[in-house]
Amino acid sequence: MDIKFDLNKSLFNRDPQETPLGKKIIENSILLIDKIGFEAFTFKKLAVIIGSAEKSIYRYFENKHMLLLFLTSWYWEWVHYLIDVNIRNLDDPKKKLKMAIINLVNATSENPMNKQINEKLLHQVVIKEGGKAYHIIEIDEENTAGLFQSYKILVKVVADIMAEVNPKFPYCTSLSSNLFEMANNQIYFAEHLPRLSSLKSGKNQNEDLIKMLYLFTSKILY
Amino acid sequence: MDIKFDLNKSLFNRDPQETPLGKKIIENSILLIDKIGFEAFTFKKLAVIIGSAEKSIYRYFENKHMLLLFLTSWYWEWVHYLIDVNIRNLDDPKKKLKMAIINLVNATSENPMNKQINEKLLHQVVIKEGGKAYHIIEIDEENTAGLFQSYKILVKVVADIMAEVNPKFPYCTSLSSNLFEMANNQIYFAEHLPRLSSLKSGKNQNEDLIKMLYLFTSKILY
DNA sequence: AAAATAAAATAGTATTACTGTAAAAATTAT
DNA sequence: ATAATTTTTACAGTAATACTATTTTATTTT
Repeated sequence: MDIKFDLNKSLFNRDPQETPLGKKIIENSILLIDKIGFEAFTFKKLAVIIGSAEKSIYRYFENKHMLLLFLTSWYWEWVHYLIDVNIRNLDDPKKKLKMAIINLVNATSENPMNKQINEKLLHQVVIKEGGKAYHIIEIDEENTAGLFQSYKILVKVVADIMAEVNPKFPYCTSLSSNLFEMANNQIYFAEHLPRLSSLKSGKNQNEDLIKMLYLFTSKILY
Repeated sequence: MDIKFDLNKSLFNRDPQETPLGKKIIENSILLIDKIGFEAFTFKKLAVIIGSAEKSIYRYFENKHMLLLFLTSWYWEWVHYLIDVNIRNLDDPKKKLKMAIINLVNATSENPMNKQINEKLLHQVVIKEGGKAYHIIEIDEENTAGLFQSYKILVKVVADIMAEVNPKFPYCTSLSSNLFEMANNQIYFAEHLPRLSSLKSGKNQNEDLIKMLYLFTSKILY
């Protein structure tokens, strides 16, 4: 990848961002998970596709769950980075909030910063499979090990902007985490379970979603 | 079960609500999924626990995914039933909305209507594993087959109450589905990823959650 | 009492999720 | 440039998973 993030070292045995094989694993795992779904995804199948050995993938990741956690963490780092860059020049907290929402919805439409990671597809993977990274029986140990840091920090960044907007509002953290969860959920619903969303799948979907999320957030906050 | 719901027939090969073995499967699958998590849960393990044969469980459910879908559907039917009963005498749409929120959070604290299904545990299972029922590669086919009806109908019931409260609000469906998703998510976060929630895990958690959800919803709607 | 259906017992298969070992290739250190 | 080390590949192996099949036994329906 052209852009690297410092992810928690417990996410991997060996950092895939640092070797050609590692990059191939990341690149193709996104493609394959998107194509066949996380349940059917195996290291064997991935190894065949990249012309490598199953064992070689295990040298990078303990198992497919850790790979998914790596991918989602990388994604949240990327969104975090975009938000950071784009609110840097803004002073008005309301404008910052709006910008954060735009970025978390549109993360994928930005000019891609690297060739190895297809952010559009990665976003799709996070939408479809992201929840499986933390809905696991080992949640408490993994959380203690810091494996969800990237997401937690991002949620805090946005919660802090909300607190700037309205210092008296007592539920910034929940409002922030719900913003992220809701954004991805509503995209998924619009496409696959349309009776669960007011959004219409299609051309203006992202615009509509931004509008809706900003309306919800500002109504609650202002 | 003492209370039965008419669930979509494609959810099962044979309705588990109608035989003693079926009831045992339901009862113990909730216990086992809660205990070891959905990933580690297998029909083999369940068969050993209930002293039956793996094949006998397959006579009821095509696979463990269908069983999970059955459990979550049953749960949403149960919440739907509670809401229906408790808003029956109410005229004020705002009061109906409040009651719906109370019921969707407190579904488990009601006096249990049946011995076979432990609603408290079932709620825990829905919170932890429910999303896995629809984050699957087969989503579109299964949706076409009507397997998510129970949830969709429930979301519509609450969306319709919201539309009564404010007929001009254009995002009732998304607000409703987000209400359900958020409720379960925030309970999960409060317990396992506390930095993602403003709720404190503990005694008044449900009260606090109801307060927060009602505040969010009414701020957006009124 | 006979026929039909359900459940249990047992066996079997392809795939999954790994672990182990040894050889070949690539990298790094001297 | 050569040796030492590490990485990757190739191959083998194991226990468990996610089923399917078959036969026997038990239960229910007619």
